[in-house]
Amino acid sequence: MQIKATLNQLFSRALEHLEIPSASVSVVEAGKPEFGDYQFNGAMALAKQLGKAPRQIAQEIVEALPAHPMIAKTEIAGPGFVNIHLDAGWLATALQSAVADARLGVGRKEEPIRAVVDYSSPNMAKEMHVGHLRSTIIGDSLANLLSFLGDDVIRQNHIGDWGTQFGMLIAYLEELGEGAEGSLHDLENFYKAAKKRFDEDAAFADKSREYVVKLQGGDVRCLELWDDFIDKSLGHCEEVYRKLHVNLSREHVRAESSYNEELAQIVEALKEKGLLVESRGAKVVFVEGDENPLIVQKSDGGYLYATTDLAAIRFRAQELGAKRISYVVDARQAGHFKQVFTVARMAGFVDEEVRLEHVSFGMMLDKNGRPFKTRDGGTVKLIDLLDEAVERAKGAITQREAYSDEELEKIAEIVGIGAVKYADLSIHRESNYIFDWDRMLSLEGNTSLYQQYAYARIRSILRKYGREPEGELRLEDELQRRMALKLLQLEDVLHAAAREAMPHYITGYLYDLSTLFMKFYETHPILRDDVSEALRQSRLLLAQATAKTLSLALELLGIKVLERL
RNA sequence: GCGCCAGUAGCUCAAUUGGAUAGAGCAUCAGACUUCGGAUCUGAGGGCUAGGGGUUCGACUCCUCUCUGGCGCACCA
Repeated sequence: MQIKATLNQLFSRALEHLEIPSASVSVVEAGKPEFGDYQFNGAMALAKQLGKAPRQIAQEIVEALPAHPMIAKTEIAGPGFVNIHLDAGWLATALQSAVADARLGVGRKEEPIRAVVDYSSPNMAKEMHVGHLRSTIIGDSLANLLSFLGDDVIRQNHIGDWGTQFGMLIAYLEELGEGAEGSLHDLENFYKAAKKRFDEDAAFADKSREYVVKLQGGDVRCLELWDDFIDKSLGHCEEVYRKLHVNLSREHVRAESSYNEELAQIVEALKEKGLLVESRGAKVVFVEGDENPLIVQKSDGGYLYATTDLAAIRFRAQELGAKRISYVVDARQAGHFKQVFTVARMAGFVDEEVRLEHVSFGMMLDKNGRPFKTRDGGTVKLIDLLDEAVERAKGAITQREAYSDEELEKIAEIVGIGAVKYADLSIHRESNYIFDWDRMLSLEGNTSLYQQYAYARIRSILRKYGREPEGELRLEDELQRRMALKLLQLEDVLHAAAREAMPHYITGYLYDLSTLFMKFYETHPILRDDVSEALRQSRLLLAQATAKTLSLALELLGIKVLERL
């Protein structure tokens, strides 16, 4: 149910009827309950243009507003606000049909587009570390969301599998000979060991450089070793994705190296467009307003990640036919993407109508506001962080004695991983965020555990009742009216979150919803004997709608729910 | 030096993109249990939205300057 869009349409019609050019019709949720459910604030802005008093304009708009069962009444308040009160009967009916629907009444986009979401993008030379966490979590939820709303989503894991350090790694792999695969188990140490050899042994360093050249020249033996290495490294990433409940697998991998063949063409295309300039021996493209150009080919003839990014962007726009390409990459890359996007458009790799966006996010900081590191200052391995989340979650489960070890493990995994993801998704992605175990595993406040607890409470009631609720949904009071409205706003919230790639809109919504439910739960008994059958059915339906909404929205965020905690 | 981003309650964060009296949680204080799961709920205090100036009916939001912090600035990705 798209409430806002419906209201906007009605107001547009009213403005058309009054022959007012409907410039910026925008109905927003009312700030306070006494102002109704929604408000239209356009009258004040139109006052000057029309030379009339804003309240007068508001009056005319209200009179021209087409009748709709959704609207109970409108009233003009203050300087010219139009307050809109939705009809309780309509809310009840609409919610009743939404609960019965598998998608909770959320439609699919009428004009779906193909959308590419580029996220995670780990470097194959090392193990995944906390620096990959936010991209992976935010990107996955964005992909889930767009897909649910009907877009044709292509996930792209642009893994870093090419570059000079691979010569070193392959040289080391060969040096260890057969049976070296075991040492790949700990990629981090493998990298360190190779680096040590590289720094300490000149002959090994030379051999490494030689291997880079051989690899890039297509030497079969080198490619075999490289393939093997990437395979192992990717296997490690898959383990992380599995633990993180992230929907990325090999089919989504589109590695940097896969664009190798096209890099020369990219430079050639830029040249043909007359964009290419030689500067200090390198081939570059200057972008207006930027002192430094985008370098696409080094003075030694080598290509850079800007070149690869251009090749990828062209592939996505032209081969995949994407109309929206989202890069979920940290904010430090803002300058880079701005240049790449501009050059891609100048070169005609992407049309005007294609939306290119850098879904940027801030850094992950520790409790003291410093970059997140281990005690000795090293990078934190992602796999260790996730394991710790699960361990800590066990401690947060108060009734852990009631479960077998196996059950506890399963619950702790869902709680722990959910906490890590929710903590990330619930803050404005552009800001840096403080990673704090105690807060994210708390049951109080805007946390995953609070939502999971609300869900488990409802499931407990429904389990006890044992049947499917049936009957009429009736909104008895203001609290239930607000719950119904909140539940029906799901689609509006999902659309806003998808449009702006802002998952925290969803978590904020869920928190509102579960706090409303908790209040309802405290004051409205459901299964108690003194509750009439009609009321019981109605309250069961409301609780069920809440549970389904929590479960659906959390699933889009990549977070699971539990029947019991 | 140039550029980008941020600064909101003691702390951690919101504020539907210019709307009415800036909202939550933690912490503090005060309440509610013969519990449909109290791991909850109710209430109170706490703000010159870093600071100045401007734009307009109306500014946390837009423009401008200052201060503070973070990050990026040619051949790494």
